Amino acid sequence: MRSKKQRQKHILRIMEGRHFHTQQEVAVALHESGFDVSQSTLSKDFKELKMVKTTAPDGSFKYVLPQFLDREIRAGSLHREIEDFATNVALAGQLVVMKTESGNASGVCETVDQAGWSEVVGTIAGDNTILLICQTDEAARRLAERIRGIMNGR
Amino acid sequence: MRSKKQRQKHILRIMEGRHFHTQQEVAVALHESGFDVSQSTLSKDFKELKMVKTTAPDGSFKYVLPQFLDREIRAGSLHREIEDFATNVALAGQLVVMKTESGNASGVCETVDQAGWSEVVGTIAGDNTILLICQTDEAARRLAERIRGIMNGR
DNA sequence: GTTGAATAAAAATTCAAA
DNA sequence: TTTGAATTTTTATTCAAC
Repeated sequence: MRSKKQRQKHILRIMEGRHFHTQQEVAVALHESGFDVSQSTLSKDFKELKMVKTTAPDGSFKYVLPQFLDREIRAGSLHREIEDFATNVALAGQLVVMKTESGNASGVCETVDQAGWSEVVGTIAGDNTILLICQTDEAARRLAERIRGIMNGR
Repeated sequence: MRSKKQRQKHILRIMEGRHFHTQQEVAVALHESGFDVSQSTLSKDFKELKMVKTTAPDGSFKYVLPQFLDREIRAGSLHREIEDFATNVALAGQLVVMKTESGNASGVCETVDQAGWSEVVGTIAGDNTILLICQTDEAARRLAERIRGIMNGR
């Protein structure tokens, strides 16, 4: 049975264990497993599988499934956003007040939301101010410290 | 000041608000903001920013920052892995025992690890069996139910 | 609906210049 | 180190066949 379904399953299998830089590389590996497939079809498979091309730490490209987009890469990207746009962090009880460059609060706020930090129970963004609401004063302190760490490049 | 740093900040800014399908599209938008930049340079910028090309729900491609790779897409991809390879789930006190197609336990296990489910405190994978260790029997029950839901396509 | 050959389109790299 | 023109490489689409 060499259905599309089977082939795509096999793509998932081989791409767990190995890194591939191009679709052509994958085509070759599939060929070795008895799946003859053109780059054209592979491009369609990758689209259906929502495969993502990402930059490895060494600067090369590799394809991964979205759930394997490294935490590190996500974190690094998040850090850069905060480094670039956050200008100040202040504590006010259970609230953390972030200042950003004018017009960038909502962008930074979205990023903070995506981060999924456990201290944060809610956020509001204005033009250059973000309010991060925490459960407790202690949580707010931890959060503020975390953000300061990022702003100071770690 | 039109340094690379400035340009990359501006890329982050405009890409928060809008979806771009190609680097060329971004180049045009940048041009309108007074940043003249070639596709060549943009390709290098995207690499440094670790920008990722992803498939939108409507089937088109768009570039996003890694932290914005939709939860939905990550979840969908994770679901497919489990649908494709998991064959059975059983409860044993605080343990959940997953069976997979032969040879695929470690792949599925990695995916489960990436999912970051709060019930799971530890995992071990053999060849076709995964042990998911939970804090309590109750947590294990919830987890098993969750996995069964995914296996049944929902 | 699925496929691949041919093609178009897009992206990555090279390299020379600044 | 940064840049872009030219080029190569890779990827997406088209289209005809199945």
